[in-house]
Amino acid sequence: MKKKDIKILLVDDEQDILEIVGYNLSQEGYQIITASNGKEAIAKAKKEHPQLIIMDVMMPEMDGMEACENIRKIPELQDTIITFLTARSEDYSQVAGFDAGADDYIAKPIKPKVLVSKVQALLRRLKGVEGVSSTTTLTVGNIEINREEYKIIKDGEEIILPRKEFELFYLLATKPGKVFTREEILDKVWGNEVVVGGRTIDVHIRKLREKIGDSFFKTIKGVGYKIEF
Amino acid sequence: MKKKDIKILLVDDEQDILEIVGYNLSQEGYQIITASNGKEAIAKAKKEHPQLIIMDVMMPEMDGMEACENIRKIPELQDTIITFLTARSEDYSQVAGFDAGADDYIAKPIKPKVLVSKVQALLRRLKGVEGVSSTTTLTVGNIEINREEYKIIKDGEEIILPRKEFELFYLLATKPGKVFTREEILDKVWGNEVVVGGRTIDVHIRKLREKIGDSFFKTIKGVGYKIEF
DNA sequence: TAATCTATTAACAATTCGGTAACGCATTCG
DNA sequence: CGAATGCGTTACCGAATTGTTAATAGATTA
Repeated sequence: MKKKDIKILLVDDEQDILEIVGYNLSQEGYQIITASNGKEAIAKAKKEHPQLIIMDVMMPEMDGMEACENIRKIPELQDTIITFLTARSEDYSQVAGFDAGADDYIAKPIKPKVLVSKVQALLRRLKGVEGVSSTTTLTVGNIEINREEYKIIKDGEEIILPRKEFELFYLLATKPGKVFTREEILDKVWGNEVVVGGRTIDVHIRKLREKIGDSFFKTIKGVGYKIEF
Repeated sequence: MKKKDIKILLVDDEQDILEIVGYNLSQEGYQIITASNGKEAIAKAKKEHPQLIIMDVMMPEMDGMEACENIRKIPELQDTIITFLTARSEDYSQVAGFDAGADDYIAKPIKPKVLVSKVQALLRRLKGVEGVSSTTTLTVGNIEINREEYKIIKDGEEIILPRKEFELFYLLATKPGKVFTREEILDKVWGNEVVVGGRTIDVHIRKLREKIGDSFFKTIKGVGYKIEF
């Protein structure tokens, strides 16, 4: 989806905020829709189907929380990301919004750069529309890999892996059977600028074999490693 | 619990009120039971075990107050929420009703929208009603988190947490198992423009471990923290 | 205003992780 | 056959990360 196809609904009772935020986001190429209270927000959300809603918590008529709850009930808007704007002082509400169905919040005063990068981060979620599972858990064989929780579950047993080990395992697991060359592994797990010694990968593979099971890891001599279930 | 599993008992001697109120709530998906006086109300309450009772104060046979007191004595109905309907003029009864065991009151004349949102607010007290998110408590494992009072209840024991500690705990508890990176934590609990030293989070985690129990908090080195019940 | 409680920092301790070196073993190849 | 190559293994070190405590400034409450 292209930027110009993305609709963002801004909801705030202060015209200033709408203008500033709206300006910054439209500069970025997003389509901006505005509303000045909760009711209007719900109406426009229904009509326009925005991908993202940025909404002030405190508003006349109907506050952000309530509006959020209402919007969450609309089936067509299940995938809409809702973000609150909160004043710095009322900081408990930052966390408070989450079970009203909010995905995130942005604290006032709003810095345009922070806002834009936050919005982009939020919109990244839209790309993998396959649902949360594709980006958070991966199941191969009898092993479940949970990226969100940084652990793997093998035969019901939970194994917590250190970062590098986890990443290495995760990489191999993304394509079971595929042989990853050392070069590929270094590039993906270590990053292409880092230079590490020749035995580093081996050692990590060793640790994985130890923790997860020797049989899963195959060495293809002269080529690299692969995983098999 | 789903909306359609929620029973609401309406008690009023005026047929009109029963119809209007009943219609609006059933539109929302709730199951409606009606009664036209206090005695009938008690009988139906016993039989049907509604989660919420909305009752007129003024009624023939037995008035709302009395009925309320009676219902409060029934063990199975301890968790039932009782709300009075009162005419605006007789506001003394608003106060009076509370020590008869009422949880809230709704003033006449009744505006359907106000009523519905009030009912939803009341039902939030019931845990885990889908589509009516809880704004007051969150229960995970054997720990109940009460945001209104900034406290948690663990095994019946009440633990009061300072704001930051509470927010941090609450954040982790919104997604048990998920690893929150330090960045994420700073962003959500401290806000996106605040800069704090490197050991601040650790210290707060420490305090939580001390107060709530070491075992709940897991450190994923190089990644962040998570909570597990 | 005094007394208390919170949030944060600084300083230091403890731990863990990532990486390396050194060596062993097997296979390959000249 | 012996050297060369590539991988496996172990032990260990240094650095990065986290844990802990105490001190302090700021906020809150009595």
